[in-house]
Amino acid sequence: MFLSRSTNTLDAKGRISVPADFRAVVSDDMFEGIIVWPSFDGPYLEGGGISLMRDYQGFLENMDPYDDVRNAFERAIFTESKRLAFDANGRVSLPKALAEYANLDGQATFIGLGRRFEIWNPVDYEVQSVAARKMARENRHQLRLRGQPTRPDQAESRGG
Amino acid sequence: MFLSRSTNTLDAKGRISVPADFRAVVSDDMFEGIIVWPSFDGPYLEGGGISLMRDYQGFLENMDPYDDVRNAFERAIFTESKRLAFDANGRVSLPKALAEYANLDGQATFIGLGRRFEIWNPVDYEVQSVAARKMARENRHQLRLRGQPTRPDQAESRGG
DNA sequence: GGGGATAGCATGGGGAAACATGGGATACAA
DNA sequence: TTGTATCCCATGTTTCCCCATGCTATCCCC
Repeated sequence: MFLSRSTNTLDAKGRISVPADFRAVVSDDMFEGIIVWPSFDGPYLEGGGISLMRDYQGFLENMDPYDDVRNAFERAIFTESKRLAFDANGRVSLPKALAEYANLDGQATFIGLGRRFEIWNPVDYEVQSVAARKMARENRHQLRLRGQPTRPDQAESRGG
Repeated sequence: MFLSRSTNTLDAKGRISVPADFRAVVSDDMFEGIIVWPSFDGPYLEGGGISLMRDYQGFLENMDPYDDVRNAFERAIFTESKRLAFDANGRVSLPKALAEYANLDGQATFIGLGRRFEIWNPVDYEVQSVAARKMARENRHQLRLRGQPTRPDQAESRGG
């Protein structure tokens, strides 16, 4: 699961180190690398492992094959996605078009969002981050986990 | 389940022992360590095992994927979380940014809260603690357990 | 019940591996 | 040939892995 945030350097050759945490997340996938596409919700990139693509594929295949929305999703996600393989040091080469789409220049911020991640211009993201924390705080009462409060057959009963 | 309170040393390298009780709680998780993030409700840290994150993930995935509140929670929790693995002695390295956020210096107090825990500056927590006990006392009549009275054949007898 | 042995816990420090990054060499395409 | 993409190597920094130590709670034997 993708967690945490970190800002890395996008060098003159268009290379950027994928945070080690993120590499660990996709290390079980067949493909040693990440999939990245321009978000259709703003000037940033979205990404994940190849298994995320399979999840999207599974979801879309349950829709009507000629449904316009399905078509739109397929074009917006699959068609625009790039498969970026890690080099020996855990970097990827980010195509210019993607870097330009997200206004990346010199630095880029990877943010973990569980199943996927996003890549932002660090300054742009800082604005998002502040707004998000404010909104999260204002709506914190909605954040209620349900289900079994405790599962007595699990860890907590272990003597230690 | 995370219970009790204990204060441990945050050493010069940024390491701190996670209380043994807490380690036992997460010992059934795949990931041998804890997840910690800055609370969006005050200058302290929140944490739990990887399974807590999965619970949050399950909760959030039931919301509209591009809902602003969902987005805010994802950014406030997942993005700000760090995955801290235990070393051989049960310690974690607490990133500087997190320690600074919670005003931690030399000592930190872990407080168990059932499914989650918090990490506080010991002095700050003392203030909270007094206020919390007062409020608990004033509202003690609301503390009503429902359901089965007691099941002596379960967790509490499994000590070991 | 007392006293010693033992295992787990919290903490300190040194060294090795991993990480992020830069630069050069090589291969391929325009 | 020039531009571009990929691979390989070098390097400073950070992290984390391993060892050592004192303390405490527990157990066991007497």
